[in-house]
Amino acid sequence: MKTPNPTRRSERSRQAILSAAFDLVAEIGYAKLTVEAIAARAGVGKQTIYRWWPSKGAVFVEAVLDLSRDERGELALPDTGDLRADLRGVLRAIVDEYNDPKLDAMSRALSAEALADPALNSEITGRILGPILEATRERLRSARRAGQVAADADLSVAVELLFGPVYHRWMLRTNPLTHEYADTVVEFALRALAPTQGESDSVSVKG
Amino acid sequence: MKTPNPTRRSERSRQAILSAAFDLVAEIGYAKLTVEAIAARAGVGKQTIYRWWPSKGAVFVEAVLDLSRDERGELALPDTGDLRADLRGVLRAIVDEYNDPKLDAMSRALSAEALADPALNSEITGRILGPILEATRERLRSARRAGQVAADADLSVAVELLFGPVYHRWMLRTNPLTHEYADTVVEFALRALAPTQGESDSVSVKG
Amino acid sequence: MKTPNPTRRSERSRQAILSAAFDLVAEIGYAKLTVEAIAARAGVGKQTIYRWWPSKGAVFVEAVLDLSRDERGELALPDTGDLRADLRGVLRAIVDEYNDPKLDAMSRALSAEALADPALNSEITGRILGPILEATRERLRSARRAGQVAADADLSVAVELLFGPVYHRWMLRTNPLTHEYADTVVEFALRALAPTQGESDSVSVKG
Amino acid sequence: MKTPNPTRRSERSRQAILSAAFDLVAEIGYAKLTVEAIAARAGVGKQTIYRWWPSKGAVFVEAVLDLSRDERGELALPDTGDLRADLRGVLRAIVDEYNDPKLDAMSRALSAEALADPALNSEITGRILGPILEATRERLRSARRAGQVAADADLSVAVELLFGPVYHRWMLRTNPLTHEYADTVVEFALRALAPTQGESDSVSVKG
DNA sequence: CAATAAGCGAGACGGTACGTCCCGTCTTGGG
DNA sequence: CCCAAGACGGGACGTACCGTCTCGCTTATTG
Repeated sequence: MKTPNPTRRSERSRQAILSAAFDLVAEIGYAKLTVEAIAARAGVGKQTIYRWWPSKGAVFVEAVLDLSRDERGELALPDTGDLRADLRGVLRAIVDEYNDPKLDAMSRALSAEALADPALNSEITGRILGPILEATRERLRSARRAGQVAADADLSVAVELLFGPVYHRWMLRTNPLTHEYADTVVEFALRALAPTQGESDSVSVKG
Repeated sequence: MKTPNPTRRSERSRQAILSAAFDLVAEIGYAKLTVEAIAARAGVGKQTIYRWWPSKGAVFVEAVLDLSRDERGELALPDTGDLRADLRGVLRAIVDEYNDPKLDAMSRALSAEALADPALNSEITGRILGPILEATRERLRSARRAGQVAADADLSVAVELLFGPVYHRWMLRTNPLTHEYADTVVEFALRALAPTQGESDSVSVKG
Repeated sequence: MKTPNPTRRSERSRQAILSAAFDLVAEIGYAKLTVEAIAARAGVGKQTIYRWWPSKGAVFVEAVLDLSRDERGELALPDTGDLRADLRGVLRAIVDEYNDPKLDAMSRALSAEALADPALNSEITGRILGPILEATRERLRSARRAGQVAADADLSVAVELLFGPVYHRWMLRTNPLTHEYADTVVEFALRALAPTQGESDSVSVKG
Repeated sequence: MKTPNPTRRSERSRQAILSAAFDLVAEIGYAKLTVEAIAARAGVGKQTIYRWWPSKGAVFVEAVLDLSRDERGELALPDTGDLRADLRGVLRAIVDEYNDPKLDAMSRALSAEALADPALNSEITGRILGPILEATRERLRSARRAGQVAADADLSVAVELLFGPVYHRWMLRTNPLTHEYADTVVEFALRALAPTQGESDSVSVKG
């Protein structure tokens, strides 16, 4: 196992490889993506790919991460004080992403890759999903401080209560993903997370 | 494209292929499964596989469906009258399945296949997941009649409120799947689905 | 080994198979001829072919024989008394056949088949070439009686002296096959076969 | 159609492929030779064969050519002055080769290949047969200068007069190929080629 | 400031599996 | 019992990619 020296690495090649991979997935789909095609498209030797990435999946994940780096930077949910509205905003945004054919296809490709390769899975969930989940958790924490959420609520589960249903419906295509659906999920979640009677009778959810 | 005549089909070969595929996935994993290996193991020509299935994924899905045909027959959740207990039973059972390495691997393989091929997806969800979801929906319907669930609750969403979080956590490996977790999800769901104050004051959830 | 009963044989199928084979060779060439294609073209089950012929080569040979049956019937060289003219006639006719692209291709196919399969070889040489060689030998025998050919000449070799050069040139494509060439070969052969001085001084070849 | 770069070609693989092909033909016969078997025997990927040769026939022909490269180098018939003896030597040698089962099989394989593929045909005749024919023609030219052969004899035809009959008999297996037969053919040829009466009365064929 | 060592493009290599074609056998149903 | 139809186990085809391995060719320190 030789560990190449990263200081010598060609940034030009790295960029060419990542965008070649990204474009090819858009054109032919992730399933038909090959390392040889990436190399050819990028004008790069295959060895240069194998030197820096362990698999085509890793290249693709990095491509996605790289191209969405800026957006996700310091992701934070807006905190308008209106928890219901803020959560609706997140879920509706996610529903919108899943309804974009390009993003849908890419997300499914990433998910399939994550299913097969645990290492890629943690990469993906850690760097793409992670920040969103964390930001939502943070928003719920703030709401809990404001007494809008039960004091003993497990926020990790709370987050899954919001994203789980949407993810489930998207993955299994059981029913259409609409804004109305997103709102319904938020409504259920708010009820589930609401402080118990008497815990805080002076503060309403809408507060 | 010539469509072969199914009346002449060899049932013996079909069975051999399906169980070869199933066994091979158990032994070497879905990712390393090949059509050639299935054919060799089944003592069958490759053409016989390609004649009846479009891909190795389709073979595997049919293998799973075929071998689980009897079990899922007329699936119905127990209805003890105790909704909390009944739902805990379902979610804990699912958590147990996902914690079995064999079943876990197989489920991930099926999910990956479903992601890549919408046709297989509906086959899978329709014949494996569908019955479970429907049975749970039926149990909730019964609970709604008993006044334990809000009269206006959308049961399709309710089901996703239960399964979504578990599925999310399993797929993304964000946290361990435990019975305790299952119970927490049930608790949240029951609160979310609970009849609104005054809707029915003579009936408690615990019934 | 089952020996089918020839009395039950379908003459209609036999004819269909032979002409399908013949036509297919004309269309796609002998090398690409397949039993399945013959069966499909003839509207016949593959088994019907395998029941009556041992190989596709055998079918083709029989096809050629069958379609040229009449011509070769009781083949005999003309005996005008002019040996030179008669032999030129045969060789020129052969040269003409080899110069016909259709017949050329077919002859090469037959030769290739004969090279690979001794059984077909004797079939071919016995039933196609044989009669021609025998007729020529007969003509030479007549000439020998007339004193135009040396009394001790081995006529089997004599025949090869005539056909060998033409065959050699055709097979190896070393030089073009022309009537002039045929005549030259005849000339050489006549000299080679001429009676030795004094053996018969009153009879000339041209006689 | 990408044409590979010959400078990067592996000579080791080339040699392994050629001798594997040669050995396999000797062991199982040309008809049963497969590209896969050659690759396996040579310890080579199939693609390496397809990269450099268009067909198994081409591999075999090159194998034969390569292994007989040295022998045929500057082929020249012995010129003892005794034309009859020299020609008998050539034809007897050829008869011997055809009577060696190994060489017989190989020659038939080459002939079949040459029949099906004109490109290979010229390769074969040009590099294997060509030199022999040319050497014989040269010997006859020398004999013509010595007055043992008619001045106006077409030596290309003369050569075919010698080899044609032998080739004919070998290809068609009409009669056994013996030294006696070779001698007979030489005898006929010498008579055919002999100078006409009076053309040169001071020189006999026997020299 | 040469020497030298790394990354690089290119692409040949040994391999594995693909999906197709055809082989020769076997089975079914019809005449 | 022959026939048409065609499914079957099997073997080879020629192709696509895999991941590894040289090749020369830049390029960027470093003795």
